[in-house]
Amino acid sequence: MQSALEMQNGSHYRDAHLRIDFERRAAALDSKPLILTVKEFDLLAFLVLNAGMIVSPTALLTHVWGYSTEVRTRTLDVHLSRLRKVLRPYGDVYLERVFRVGCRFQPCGRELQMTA
Amino acid sequence: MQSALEMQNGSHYRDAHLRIDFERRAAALDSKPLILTVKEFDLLAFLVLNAGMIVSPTALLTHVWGYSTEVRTRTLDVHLSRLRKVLRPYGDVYLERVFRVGCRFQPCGRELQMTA
DNA sequence: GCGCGCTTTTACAAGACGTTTACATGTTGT
DNA sequence: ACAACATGTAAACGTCTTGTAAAAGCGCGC
Repeated sequence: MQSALEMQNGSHYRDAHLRIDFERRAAALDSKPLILTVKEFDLLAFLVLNAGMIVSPTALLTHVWGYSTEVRTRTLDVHLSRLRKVLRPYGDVYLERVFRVGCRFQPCGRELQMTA
Repeated sequence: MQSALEMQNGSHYRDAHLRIDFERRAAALDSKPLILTVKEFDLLAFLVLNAGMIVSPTALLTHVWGYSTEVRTRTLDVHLSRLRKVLRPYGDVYLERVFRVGCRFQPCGRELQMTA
């Protein structure tokens, strides 16, 4: 079953620590491959593709999980926590939580342009 | 009846342990000829020709078996297990399974160029 | 400082997925 | 006709993912 997130072909992300290949669904931190589950990757990808913007929990649950609005769950929170763990020691830097508003992916250091 | 996989003529594969002659449909592990069934060879050949790339079960069932998509079967899994057995003791190294994503052939040691 | 609600983290359970073995059936060779 | 082989499938079991509960920490308004 295809994940809720639909990716553009052949795109990459890279900054000081993190590299993501959206097509191959691969990521690396400081050149070390990250082992991500399907959901973890989808969540990370969505946040990175909206880098710098605060995304609401509702938007995340809708786009990444395919949930309808008005679903009360801590699923997203748990996954954000897992992702922070995977992205240690930069987890707290990359994944910034804004109280009662949402979450934002904060690029680290020198960010290169997304390339196609 | 020709298998679903159509092979290029006269090509070879070779790495530290494995040699494959796609034209003669022959393979050897550490210089010892492998006894492969038609299906086993087709599966191995397809994976080797896509070496390094994760191939989805759907792609494998479509290309190697000629099945349409949406076929629910454990046929592929059983064949991967058989192939791993044939490729012992390197089976687990060559045939890497990525959970919920697919399978990848991982070349072993020094890999020579595929030759035509 | 307190109360309330939000967030983080961990542990657990359930379901999905993957591996392996055994069996059944069809095919092929003698 | 029979034996051997190939291959699909079921079933048992192991592994992994993911949703959720719960405990604890934190933010904010009063």
